[in-house]
Amino acid sequence: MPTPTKRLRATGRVTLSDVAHAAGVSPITVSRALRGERAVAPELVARVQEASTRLGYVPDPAARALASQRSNHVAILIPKLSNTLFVDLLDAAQQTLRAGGFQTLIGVTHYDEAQEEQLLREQLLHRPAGLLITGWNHTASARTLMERSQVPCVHLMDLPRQGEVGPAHCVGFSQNEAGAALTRHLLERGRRRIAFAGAQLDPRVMQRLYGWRSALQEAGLYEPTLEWLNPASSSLALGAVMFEQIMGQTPAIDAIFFCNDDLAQGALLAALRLGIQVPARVAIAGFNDLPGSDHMLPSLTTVRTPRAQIGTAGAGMLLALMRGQPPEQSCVDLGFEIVGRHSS
Amino acid sequence: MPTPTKRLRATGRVTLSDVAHAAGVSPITVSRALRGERAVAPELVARVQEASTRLGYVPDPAARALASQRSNHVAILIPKLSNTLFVDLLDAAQQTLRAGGFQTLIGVTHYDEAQEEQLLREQLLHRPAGLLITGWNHTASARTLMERSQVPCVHLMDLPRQGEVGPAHCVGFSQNEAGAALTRHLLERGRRRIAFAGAQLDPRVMQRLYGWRSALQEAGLYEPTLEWLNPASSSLALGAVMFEQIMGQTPAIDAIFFCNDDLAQGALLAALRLGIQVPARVAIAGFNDLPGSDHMLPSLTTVRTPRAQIGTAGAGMLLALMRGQPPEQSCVDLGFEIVGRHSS
DNA sequence: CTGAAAGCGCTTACAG
DNA sequence: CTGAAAGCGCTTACAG
Repeated sequence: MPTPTKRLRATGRVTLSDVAHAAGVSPITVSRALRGERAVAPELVARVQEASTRLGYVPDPAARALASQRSNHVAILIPKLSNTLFVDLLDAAQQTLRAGGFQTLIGVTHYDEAQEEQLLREQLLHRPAGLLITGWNHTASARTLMERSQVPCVHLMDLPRQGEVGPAHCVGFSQNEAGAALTRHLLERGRRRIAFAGAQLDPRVMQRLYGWRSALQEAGLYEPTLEWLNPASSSLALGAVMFEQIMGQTPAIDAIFFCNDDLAQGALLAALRLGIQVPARVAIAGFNDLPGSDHMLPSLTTVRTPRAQIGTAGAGMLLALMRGQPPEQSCVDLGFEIVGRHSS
Repeated sequence: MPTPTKRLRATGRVTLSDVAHAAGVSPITVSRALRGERAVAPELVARVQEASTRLGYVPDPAARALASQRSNHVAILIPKLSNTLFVDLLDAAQQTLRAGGFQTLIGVTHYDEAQEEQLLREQLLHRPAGLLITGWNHTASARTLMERSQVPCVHLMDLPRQGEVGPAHCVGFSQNEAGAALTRHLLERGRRRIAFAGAQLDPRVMQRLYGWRSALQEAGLYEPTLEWLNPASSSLALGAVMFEQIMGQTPAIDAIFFCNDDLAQGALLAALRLGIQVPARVAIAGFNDLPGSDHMLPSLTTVRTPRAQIGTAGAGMLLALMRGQPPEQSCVDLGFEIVGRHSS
């Protein structure tokens, strides 16, 4: 009577050589057949696959990483999880990568370049197969780390400005143009004294600021006193505070462009509380079209940003790079959309 | 003249034996000294450490995982990233784990037990050192997988009810009691016809529902028609829709307990739009105290839930379990707080 | 197209 | 307290 096959392994794990035995081939052939490397006879591939599924074989990621010097991890560095924007980006990227057989390792930089560098250092130890990173303002050491590691990398969310030298691979939209476009939208609706209220002041917010500035300068309406910058984190609460400040100190203002929707939502609620008419007295606009903006009273004019698409396309580009296929375009512009609602 | 030491490794990586050479000991001694395993002479430890930092040695996680059958990854499974609640939980847990030297691998289940099982299967292949998981409603196979893997595991967010057999290790608060407590708060403020509006209908929402039910039953005010359950995802938009529905169909209602703050915020904005007075005509309460709830008009009465503390304490408990130290308490109750504001 | 050998960089028993 | 040997489970060249 045949007894069930004895496992000699201490770990009890089904290994490559177990499959090789069962299929009557060498381990290396199993390895090749399973990875879909060409140069294996179709008949053998079939036998290997049958044995593999029959035994319930699953490759060991650690062994694979050690032997190949490459893991199936992709590291993704984002500034903050509390901004819905990055959650959407992450969710989309993760889904695409997972479908491609990769695990995602998330690092949260808290908008701090030093922390980003530290995280990068840690992540790189795991020999990630690829890297997704927000923006391209990194410390010099971080840049060196990335280059030396040779790990394929895609930068997300912003694009190099005209003539600027950007990273090799990126997916995003022009934060600068989006800032300018929203400002022009307000100008077209007859606004003349348009303030810019920025928080966090990360590189992308600064690009929006520059866009706003150039649009106002073109119209001959720029004034430094229209700039309200606060390095604190963007939040509903801060938006309310900034709104009161701006309205209190510069009553002549007829529109405010908040660099993120949470600020604008806070401003809208503050206006409601203070009885300041929006848009009659002052127009309010935000950025990103976050959840809730369409339900505000009045509904918020904003810029819809394609963060989910950026996540998907960025991950897709990285997948190609990891396979050694250079993508068709090295930088992809996914654009943006002005969403005119009742607050302007 | 001494030439710089030649690296024989193809990979160019500084390895354990490089350090061993430099320190004049065997590789295994380096391994032991660096991991702080006792039974190494202090003098050797010092020499090893000096050589290690001088050469810039960093252990290879893949090799370590392969040899020890244990990685330095901790898997964390949460239902959804788009609910701020879980982002707070994750952020806190991640921070604690990182300080303990562990990388976090995130799995998003989308409130789907089958997806959870699939993720668990994938994660377990990486031999995580530990597991953090939301709730304890899992498929039978998922439970088996967890048990057989022997991976230390802490369940987050809910506690077993009185007399119920829960998981071995958990950190959370009683969703049931929180639901009952908020309902009693509304009763104390004189409300008699208190509806429950639930979305998503995950296990924790159901516990809140049961808590609401028992509080109303105690007061002799329970009626099945007060229950409004919708399996769709919780959102501001859904809250607005449910509010209109409830007010349209059951005008006698004088309070609504929404199972999550985003629903309640949507309801508040809908009330503003429709000109329905809150709390004069109807009181509104939410759950979780999410960002923005304190800025609503009127500000939202809700339950503040200690998700960040749950993340920290859960990760701390897991850290202890991974070190082989059984935690003092197997289940930790972190409580909750009723936040009475102007909407009730 | 297939395989035997060597190696990835560490740790786990097993000796002493 | 220290070390030589073996092994974790795969893949990378190198042959044929």
